[in-house]
Amino acid sequence: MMNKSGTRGRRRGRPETRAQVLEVARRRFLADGYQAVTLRSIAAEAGVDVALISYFFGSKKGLFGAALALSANPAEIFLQALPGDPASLPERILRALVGAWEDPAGGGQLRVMLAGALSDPDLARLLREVLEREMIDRIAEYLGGADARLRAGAFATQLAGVIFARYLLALEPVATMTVDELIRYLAPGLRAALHGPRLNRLPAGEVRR
Amino acid sequence: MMNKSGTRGRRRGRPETRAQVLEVARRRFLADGYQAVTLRSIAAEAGVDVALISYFFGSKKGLFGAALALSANPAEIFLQALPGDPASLPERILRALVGAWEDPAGGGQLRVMLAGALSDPDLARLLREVLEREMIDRIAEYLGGADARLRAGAFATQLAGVIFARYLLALEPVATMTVDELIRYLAPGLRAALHGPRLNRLPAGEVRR
DNA sequence: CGAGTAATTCAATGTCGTTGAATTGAAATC
DNA sequence: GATTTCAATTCAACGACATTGAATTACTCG
Repeated sequence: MMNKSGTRGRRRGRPETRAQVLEVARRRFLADGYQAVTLRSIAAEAGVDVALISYFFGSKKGLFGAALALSANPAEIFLQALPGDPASLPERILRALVGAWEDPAGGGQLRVMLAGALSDPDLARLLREVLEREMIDRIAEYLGGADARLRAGAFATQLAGVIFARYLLALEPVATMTVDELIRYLAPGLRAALHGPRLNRLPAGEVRR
Repeated sequence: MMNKSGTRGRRRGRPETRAQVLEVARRRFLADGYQAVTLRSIAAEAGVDVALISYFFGSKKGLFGAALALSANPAEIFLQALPGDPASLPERILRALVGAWEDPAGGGQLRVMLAGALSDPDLARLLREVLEREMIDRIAEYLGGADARLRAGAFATQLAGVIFARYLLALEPVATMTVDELIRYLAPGLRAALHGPRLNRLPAGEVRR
């Protein structure tokens, strides 16, 4: 980096500029989010003209996609928390979830990925497919039984609620609860989802499928 | 509207321009989302100069907040479902939630509003404050008791999960479940949140505060 | 009537992402 | 080895954006 000496044209040797831009972009996007980061600031930090980024990646969205494609580590966390006693699965998963999101190293990745995915339909579809395949299906497989997928869905819905309320929205009091408080107040609901609805609680006219 | 005749200065009569701008802004924001809508387009549609909007509302965020304040308040839906038998509160609230989001008239509006709010930190803060004040505090007040706010938080978290999984992400199987299925599989967890953790379920080393 | 204030437009500013042209180096072709 | 071709790079400009300051007109209160 630190070229930008005003000299036009191609640089000497084989250029690694593209990779440098990508690395700067990835760090900045994960640190400050998509909107807040400007192409010009990335270009300046990478010692490069702004136009070069458009030349390489076509657009700001293209750069964002390329930067995220580098290290996309989706919900692998859940798989590691899955094996073990089903009774303590809510606690294990909640701890894994909080640990992943509050890890200083990779925590911001998830937030930025989600925020970006919600604004772009294509990214949203991609994320949805990953979550269904890697999370819901695995949980359903772990649970077993007739309505395993529905129970897994209810389970995942509550986890999504934690992510949404605590990390995306920072809603109080969820945002500042300790992990133990989270477990104490949310684990019962998660357990209820795992067990599924009781048969004698069916609403009138409903048939168990 | 339809002034913009080039004549400077105040208009004749008592001006209702502010309300018109607000109405246009609300419709456009709900239709296309925060990012996509430009102040200039709102100004043009309202027959007004762009600068007038900044004069009235300070900034684009201010306009969004003002438009949001008079829009169909999502928290108001919960308030209407709140009074009644506590045992059936989860069912009432789930029906109200689904009804509000799947109402053809105002259905996608809430979604766009949320997506817009999540992309900008200031807008997210605005939404957060509304939800805390209008939703969590009301539920806590309804519940009563020592840890009412924590239980309300757990309750709201699960509702946030429904919104996130079913409407924002369209995650299967939650997205295509019927209302009755949603109730059957999620109401137990919501009831558990309302009741709070059982005392004999405290993790080792934990003390009830 | 006169002073103050509210509403309104105009013009300017600075930032943003993107585009086209010019320049330079490297690789391919003859 | 010279020439053509292509990739990388900067520069300059464009149009759109939100915001701000100044000018202009109308209303309100004494």
